[in-house]
Amino acid sequence: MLAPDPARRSQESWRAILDAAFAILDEEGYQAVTMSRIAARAGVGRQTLYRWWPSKAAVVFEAFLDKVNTGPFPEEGASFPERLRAHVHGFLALYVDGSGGHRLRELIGAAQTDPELARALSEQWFEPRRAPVRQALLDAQRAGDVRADVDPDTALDLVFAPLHYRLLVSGEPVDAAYVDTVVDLCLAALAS
Amino acid sequence: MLAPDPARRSQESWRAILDAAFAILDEEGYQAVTMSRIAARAGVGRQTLYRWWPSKAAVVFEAFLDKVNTGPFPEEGASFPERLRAHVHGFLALYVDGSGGHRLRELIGAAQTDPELARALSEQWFEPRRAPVRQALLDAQRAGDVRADVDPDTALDLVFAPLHYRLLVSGEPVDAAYVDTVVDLCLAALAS
DNA sequence: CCGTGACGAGGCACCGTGTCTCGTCGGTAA
DNA sequence: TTACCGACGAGACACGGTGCCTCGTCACGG
Repeated sequence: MLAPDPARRSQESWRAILDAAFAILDEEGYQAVTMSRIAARAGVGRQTLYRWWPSKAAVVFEAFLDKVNTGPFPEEGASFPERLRAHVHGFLALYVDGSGGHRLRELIGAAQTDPELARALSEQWFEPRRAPVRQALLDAQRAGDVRADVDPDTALDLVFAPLHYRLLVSGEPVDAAYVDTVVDLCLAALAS
Repeated sequence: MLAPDPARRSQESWRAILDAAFAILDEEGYQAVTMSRIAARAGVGRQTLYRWWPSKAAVVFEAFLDKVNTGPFPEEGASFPERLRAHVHGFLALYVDGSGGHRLRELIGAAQTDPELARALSEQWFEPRRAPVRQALLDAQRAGDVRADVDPDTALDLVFAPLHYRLLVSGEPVDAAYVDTVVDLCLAALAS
């Protein structure tokens, strides 16, 4: 997401910019974030932002990752239903309760007209979260605990999609009861 | 989505504005649409747009509905699996093959920072499409064809969400094979 | 026949973007 | 120590989109 040599960047300015960008995002939303406001709040020249990031979306996404991209990811060893449920509840905590996590919705919205941001979101946010669940599913398929005649990524969609659908499309609340029901239904669909 | 008396509107200007807005949307995407360009292409004063619509999003959405909101909706009488599959394939045809339907993705994106647009989308686009499927599901639950211990709207999400997830989030292709698999999995999850 | 109100057209202030130019300052090499 | 180099903060600038306002025109209805 950045072209020149990052080693040349002033660490103080870099820190101040990410903090300022995330603060404005968290307090007032994605629309309220502008390059000028980030620079002013960070006590930084605007040219510094344009030097290291190609767009507002790039700055905000890096700030978002810097603050929200937290673990811990659920541990190994448990059964597939337990691992699946733990991961989904981790998602829920991040999106609904987590500081700033609810702003992901606006970032996904911006990505609909920004292919670069869409790619960054896919690679640096979604895929790292799908990967461990995919691994758990493949383990369960090999062990015969779930049916093996379904494409793993389609099965993953079945679990991940409803959360994001409510988040982005229907606006209905996403809570523990909802995701538990979704997990139950998915497990029923995948029963061998 | 409009405040003054629509009867006073010039029908010619109204038609020209919707045509121009949809043409720009279809040809160049949501970002390329501006109030100035709509007015210029429609041969209309910009004040006319601001008189009848509160924002660019409102004009574009009305133009989108005007062009894309087509039937026919699948007929009654068939079995629940058949009705479900028909509706989902209708969605697919509208989103992927339909003229301009793929621009819905950008409208949903804009709705993430535009509560008014989000409400309009929910009421005038999504709910009219969920309603017949909900009815089919309720019929099937009453007839004992699918389990009745699941909230209908949660069950609906299970079918609708994966399409929109791929459209908005993962970017993976949505085709007939995918939606057929999703329908199969949902039917398995809901089997009584 | 005259008033009302929407119309097309154009002007205006405001804001955000992205580029450019200053003068300054710290780190590096001669 | 001194001279250089490049990033830095700050500000000016052109450009484009928004939303409001004001013209003069024109069709409709009382």
